[in-house]
Amino acid sequence: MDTRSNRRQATRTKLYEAAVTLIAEQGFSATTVDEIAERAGVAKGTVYYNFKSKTELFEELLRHGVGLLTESLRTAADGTAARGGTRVEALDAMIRAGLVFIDRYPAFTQLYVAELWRTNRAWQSTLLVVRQEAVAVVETVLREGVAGGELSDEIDIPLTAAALVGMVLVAALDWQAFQRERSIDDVHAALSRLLHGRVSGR
Amino acid sequence: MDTRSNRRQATRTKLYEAAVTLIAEQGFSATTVDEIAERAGVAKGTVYYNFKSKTELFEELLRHGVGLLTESLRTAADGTAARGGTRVEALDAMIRAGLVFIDRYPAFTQLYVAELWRTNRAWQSTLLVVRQEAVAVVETVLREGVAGGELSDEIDIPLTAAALVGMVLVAALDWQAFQRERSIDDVHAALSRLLHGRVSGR
DNA sequence: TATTTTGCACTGACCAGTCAGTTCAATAGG
DNA sequence: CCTATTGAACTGACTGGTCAGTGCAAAATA
Repeated sequence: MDTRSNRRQATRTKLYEAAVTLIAEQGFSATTVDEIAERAGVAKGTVYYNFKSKTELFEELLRHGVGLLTESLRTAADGTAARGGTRVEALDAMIRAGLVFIDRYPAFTQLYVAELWRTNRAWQSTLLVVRQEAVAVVETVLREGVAGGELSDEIDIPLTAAALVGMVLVAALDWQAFQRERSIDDVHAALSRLLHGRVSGR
Repeated sequence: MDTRSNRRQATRTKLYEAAVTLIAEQGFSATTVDEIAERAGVAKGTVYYNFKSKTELFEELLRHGVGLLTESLRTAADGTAARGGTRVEALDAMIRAGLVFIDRYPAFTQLYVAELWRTNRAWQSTLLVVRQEAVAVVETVLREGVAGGELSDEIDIPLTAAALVGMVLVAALDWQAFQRERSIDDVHAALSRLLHGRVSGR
């Protein structure tokens, strides 16, 4: 059967799950391969049977995680478009999707933010690619909104996209770390209000 | 006389500067005390003469850096108030001050963001205190704006403050890391536009 | 003189990566 | 069916190297 490859895949997944939590908590260098193996319930040798090195395990983990995020953002945007929604509604849906993602994978988000702006690290190029994928989804929606006259043509698309992503990322991490009692709807409402410019004025 | 403590202070500052760059690039655990000493142009023994441990050096560095940031935000807010400006103008001035700070101390910002949401680390409690100081400055201005009727009383102050800080932080880091060619005015304009709700509509 | 810095050797803990050996599901042969 | 064989998957003790922190005598600085 393909019980073989199923088994391998299961082992890899266990390793991802163990690594993401530990690295989010402690950072890459402070996390030992022994710890990862132990938490995954696997021998150290198995880590090296499945991955070339500690760094490679981490890079694959990054690719895997950002893949999930990008997919979920895109689904949100496409879904809105299919229902004939506006571009602003699409942005709102993407904020929601981002929050849901972070709620489900808080450790991954933490780790991603912690590593994203570091320079001179082995996985720098991987991160660059992977970041661009995610930001591009937002940029596309902004561009469509400007083209359709729904958004001001004076906005700076790359900078605005980065700011929006940052707003969601940081607000969500803060929510997870310091304001756990809030519901996802509270957070969504606060961010949505900023997006719609309903902060100043009453 | 006073030259004594000046000399010590100068050594400490050299160590802060060396450590902040290295730790921002590589992370805390991947940075060795030997490297820090070498980059500061100081003997390893001097590090331990001035700081109890590597961790203590790092914690003092955090306190020092966030102190500078908080002070600069507060100055911006107070300056606006003194000139009789509105609260929205104060927020705008704080965005500017944040950008100037990050432009001057990019390494510190990077390191702060990388560590802020980690749990289970030695300096977690230091960070919590230090974060609250910075966010509190923003919250105060928001609260005053709501009280004066200038901002909607429906905004969620803690969440909005976190989102604003995040927006600035991430946009600025992205600017430094991926969009270096942009001027500080470009970045400020993009963020200001979001704050004023001048994104949707034309 | 008192404080601060230097230079350097040393220790003990820790850790990434290796490798010889074990387990076991799948398959082939009788 | 049942047993033997194969090789992918996994194991964990071991190695070579790294690094935080120490100790201390000598030198520089004020």
